Amino acid sequence: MKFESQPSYSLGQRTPASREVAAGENGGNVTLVSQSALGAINRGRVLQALYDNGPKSRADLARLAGVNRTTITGIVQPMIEDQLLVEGDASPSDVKGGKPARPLYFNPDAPMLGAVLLLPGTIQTCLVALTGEIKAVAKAEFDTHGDTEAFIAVMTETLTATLSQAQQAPFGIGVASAGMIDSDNGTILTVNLAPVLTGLPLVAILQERFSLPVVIDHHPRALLVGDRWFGPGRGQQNFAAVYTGEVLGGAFFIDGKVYRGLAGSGGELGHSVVQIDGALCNCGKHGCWETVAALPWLRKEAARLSFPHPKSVTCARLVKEADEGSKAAEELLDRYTRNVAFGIVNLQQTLSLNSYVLHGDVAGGGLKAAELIRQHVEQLVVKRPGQEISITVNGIGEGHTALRGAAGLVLSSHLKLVI
Amino acid sequence: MKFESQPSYSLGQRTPASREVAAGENGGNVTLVSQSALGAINRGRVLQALYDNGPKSRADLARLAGVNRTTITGIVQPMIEDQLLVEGDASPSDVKGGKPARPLYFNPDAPMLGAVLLLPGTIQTCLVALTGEIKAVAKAEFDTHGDTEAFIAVMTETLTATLSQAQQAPFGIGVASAGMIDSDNGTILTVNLAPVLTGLPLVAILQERFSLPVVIDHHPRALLVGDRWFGPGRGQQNFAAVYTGEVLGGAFFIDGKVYRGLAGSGGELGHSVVQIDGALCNCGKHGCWETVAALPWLRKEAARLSFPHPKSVTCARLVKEADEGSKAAEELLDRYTRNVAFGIVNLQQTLSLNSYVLHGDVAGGGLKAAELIRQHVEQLVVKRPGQEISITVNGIGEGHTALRGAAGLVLSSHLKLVI
DNA sequence: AGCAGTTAGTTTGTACCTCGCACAAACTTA
DNA sequence: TAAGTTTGTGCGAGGTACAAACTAACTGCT
Repeated sequence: MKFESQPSYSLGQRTPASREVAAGENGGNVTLVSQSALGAINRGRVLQALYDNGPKSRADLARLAGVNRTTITGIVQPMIEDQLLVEGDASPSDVKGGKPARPLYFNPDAPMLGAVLLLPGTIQTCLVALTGEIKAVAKAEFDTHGDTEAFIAVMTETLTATLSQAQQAPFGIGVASAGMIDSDNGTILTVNLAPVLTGLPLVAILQERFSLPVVIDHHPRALLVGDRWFGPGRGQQNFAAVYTGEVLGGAFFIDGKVYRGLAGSGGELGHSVVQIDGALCNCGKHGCWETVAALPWLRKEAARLSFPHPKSVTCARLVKEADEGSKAAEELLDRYTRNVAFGIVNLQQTLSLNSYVLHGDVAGGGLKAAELIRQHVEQLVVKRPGQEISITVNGIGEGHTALRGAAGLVLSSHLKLVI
Repeated sequence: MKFESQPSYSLGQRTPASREVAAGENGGNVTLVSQSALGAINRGRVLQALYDNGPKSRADLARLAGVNRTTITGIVQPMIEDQLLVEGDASPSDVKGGKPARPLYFNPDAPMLGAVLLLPGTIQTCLVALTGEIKAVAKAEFDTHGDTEAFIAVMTETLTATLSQAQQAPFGIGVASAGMIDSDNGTILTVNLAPVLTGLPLVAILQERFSLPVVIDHHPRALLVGDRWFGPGRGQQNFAAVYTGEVLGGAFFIDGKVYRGLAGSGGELGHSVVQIDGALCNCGKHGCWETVAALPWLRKEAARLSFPHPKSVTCARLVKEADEGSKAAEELLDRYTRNVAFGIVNLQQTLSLNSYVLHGDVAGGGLKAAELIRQHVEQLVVKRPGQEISITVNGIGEGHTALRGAAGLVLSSHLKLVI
């Protein structure tokens, strides 16, 4: 039998994506799953189940994952011997009768994770235990327009101060950075407010200095991971993290995986258009979401409406003043949250993740801001029957979530939940 | 007695609800990969590689997937014995020397796939061979405001006429439908222009009448699958299909998987907001993308600009008139494509898929429309270094892509590329 | 106290999958 | 005709998950 040659459909120029190359050293786009990979995958999933559900016995895990108890034993036994997991005291089972279960959880004395939060002008570093506790926090400032070598020196010094407090070598270092990040190649592409960082191959630098695995990703994605591992996103399979403040950004957790576009792109929500030919944005375009839902807009409106101290207006302040009876604050808060809602609406129409965790300025507005945004979203979205949209704010301090997220990045890459 | 005679890679004889069952069997959110699942996954990936790359020898497939040749032999041998695949004539290898390779491909005489395209007022059915050929097309009309029983009768009759022409029972039936679809439960939620379909559990109905696996999804997602299996999306890992016409819609192929939100939601791009407090939309909200980039807008603008026969204006007509020298057509075409571009820009800012396949009205505008849209998108998007955005139109007739996509839905759901 | 019943965790054997090695088959080149 | 090369196929090794059977530990009933 002869086969006719397949029609080639390469109409558009198919740019060879670095990611496809990474997916296989082979030219093709298929990758079969090998036997050993399967083991790694399942080990990772068991660990993730432990994270998501807290201490659990082998039998519980087996039920949770729908697998045989012996499988779980086989997976966790080496980890216990490796002192990554520890067996807790036998807790009386809630059902009557039977041998009491021995809950398993992460060893508090297991190696920790190094975490770095890099924002324009400041470096924060810490150690994060596998249980989520934050230790050995250090902080430093750097000249945003200064010398690269000087920055690297400050970074190294701060990180060393933190890492030296660990009793054992950490599993790795996770970096969360503002700006545009190429997470595939581990470089900072641009940070608007800190030109010194432009083009910096930070992963390579840190890897060399500390001889540890290093992972970098942009700030919203670290928030997402922080939410997923230790925050409101724990155990969820689909949700988005949305950051509002001087700029707007987002990141998505889709079908149990962190979404990363090519070279770690995606989630640049601030420059999606919500007002064709609207106000001029920093980016040079018009009508970006950022022109109506970020802090600069809020300050401008506050000034226009003759608020006192318009430069220092925040969502938290508006909520407070509204609660104290200020009609003007109430109205501005309503408009602000409505504008924020539009970005979430567009996300909802696109991906239907149904669950959104807010960070940054609007998170400062607490439950009230979240509820206002939820109401606006509900009004503005085309709802499907039975669909419920949840908007939450992450109550923990901003830096903490980002740092934990940075640590979580290492964890994720270490656990190889790629598949 | 055991019923294990079915080969485990079988395309047929699997309930389309397997996804629900798999997800709902255990209360938890973790699922480990079992040994047999691994086999199924790899079998599916080999088949997908065959689809993506055309006839290939075992050795080629092994290289493509980066696995051992023996692994491929083990996978394809049962399929050849089952007459799903056939071995082609030994083709002289392009390299010099060596035993000539025997290319493998889908057996043209293997069971086919039933496909249904359901648009307001019309039913199209056909058989699709595994090689993509369309056969036994049938068409019928139905009363959009009529009786449910009458619709089911027409549907059954049309589908029977098509399916009866198959020599063997097809692997299953794929349905692509306009409107809002719950693909998990196999029901049509609403179709604005065909109230008779509201709430119809079509999958259950067809499953009962034809005793075959049935899958349903909404129209844009079928276009996406059609693009992926047989069109410009072939072999790609990330792209979006965008439909424009009376309404707007989209669907996404992300990391080698069709994106489906809960209950098959997602991709309702038409009602994302591009103009806060803009024109009133059919959905009751304001400033939806649909109010500026769908055909009703184009007709209204044509009328406002005193075009002749404004009711019949389309992208294809604008391109033709612009090519003939009409400045007015050129200008309107430019504004139309710019408005279409905004939706793609927002998608790009959100997911960075970098590749977009256009369908529907703008696809009628051919390469010129695609190029105009690409230029607008390039201007309106915040580009990352090295990022290239590709916009293509699917040149094949609209119905054909949707029908092939509907068939591809069956294929996808039974190849279990879930992981 | 003693026994049945229940649940947790382990031991043992089995089935399945991929891989590396060796080998036959088939073709090209010198 | 011999050497070299590539394809495709047995066969055993190594790794993984599963099922059955077993021990351990606890509850409840007699």
